[in-house]
Amino acid sequence: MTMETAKTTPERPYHHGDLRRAILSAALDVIAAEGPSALSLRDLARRAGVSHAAPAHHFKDRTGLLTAIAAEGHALLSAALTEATDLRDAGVHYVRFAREHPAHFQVMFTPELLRENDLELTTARALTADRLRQAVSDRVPEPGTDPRLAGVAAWSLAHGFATLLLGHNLDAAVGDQDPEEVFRTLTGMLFQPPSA
Amino acid sequence: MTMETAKTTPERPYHHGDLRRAILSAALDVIAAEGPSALSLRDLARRAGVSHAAPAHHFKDRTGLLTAIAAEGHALLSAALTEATDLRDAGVHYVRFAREHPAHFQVMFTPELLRENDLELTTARALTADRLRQAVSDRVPEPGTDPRLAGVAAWSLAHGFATLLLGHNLDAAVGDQDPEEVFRTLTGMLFQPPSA
DNA sequence: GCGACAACTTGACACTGACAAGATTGCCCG
DNA sequence: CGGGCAATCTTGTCAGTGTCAAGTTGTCGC
Repeated sequence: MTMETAKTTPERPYHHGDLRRAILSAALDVIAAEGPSALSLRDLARRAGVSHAAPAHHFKDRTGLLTAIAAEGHALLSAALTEATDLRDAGVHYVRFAREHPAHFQVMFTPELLRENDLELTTARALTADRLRQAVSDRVPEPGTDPRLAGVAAWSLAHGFATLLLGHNLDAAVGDQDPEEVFRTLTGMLFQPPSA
Repeated sequence: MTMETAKTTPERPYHHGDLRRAILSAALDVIAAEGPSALSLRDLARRAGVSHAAPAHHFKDRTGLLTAIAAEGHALLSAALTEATDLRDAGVHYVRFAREHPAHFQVMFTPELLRENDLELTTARALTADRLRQAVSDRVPEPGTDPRLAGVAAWSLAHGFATLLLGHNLDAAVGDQDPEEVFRTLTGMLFQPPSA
């Protein structure tokens, strides 16, 4: 009795509701606001209204939680890349993903925080790599360019832009323009120079 | 008595020797190996053979220590960029800096870990920005290209390449080649296309 | 030599991640 | 329908951490 469980959502597998999801999204909030180092399992438990050891049951570890976030991020990113029409558009989607899911993005590319041998993570990561390769190979190759190297170039450009953007290092340069639009013109400048 | 202080180095201001430097370099080791989140002030104190609160006297905070590292990193980077002969060479120096000082690099671009209003940091950071702008402006501009945008492009490319490299995301693509050489050919591919 | 100051120590407190052991709940199978 | 059973969650505990406050020691100028 006295269980005012307020089951507004129809889906509610067991005791608490979807605790795993609740902790995940609370974690994403914290990371987006204050970075992964500010993440505390006990704080997440408090926010979800459960005891301090509850999160461990779903994620085992702090590392486990972060690994789950990274895997989810790769799933989201690979899905986004699938929608790209060409290489430049893939870059735009990459930047958009970083802006819409900054916490995922940051965790995905901070290997010290992750369980590198995690199965879910490695498969999700492989899928992303596949989508990237595909986006590069779809592009009509200029004669004499190594496609692998072109892939590294494109990835570096998009990743660097996204990273600097999230770190507020481009605030002055971008101003009030749409970052995606800036990136688009930027790729146009590099990949199809005025002389062509 | 019983003070076997082993003063091999002539410079040794006071009690311990250069404790500040000792803690800094120990911190750099830890960060390079296991990332900033694995950093523990007490562990650093242990390594230096001092009590657990000693580091606080030199850096006040964990944040203070990381801020000092970031400032030092910017000093090193701006010095490296000063030696660059042209824009491409600046990129090469940028990548080299990231490889030779991975701990500095990582901390410099993780704003959540830093005291953003620190004077030493902001001035050091401004110097780096200056060097970057200078490297861009030294380049002969193609007609009709916004120099600011070109700067963002160049920085994004170098930063993305360096970041992905440190995160071991380019291991397969680079193989046993020299990363700096890969970066050089990569910039050649983008900034002066075969059609020119 | 003495006073003041910087460098360091000692002690304490609240917080954290992790582990172990117990309690509770929903579910499945008979 | 009911009894076990496994998944979910709680409680208790431990070592380790950052940070603050107060004391101690060495050093240098006067």
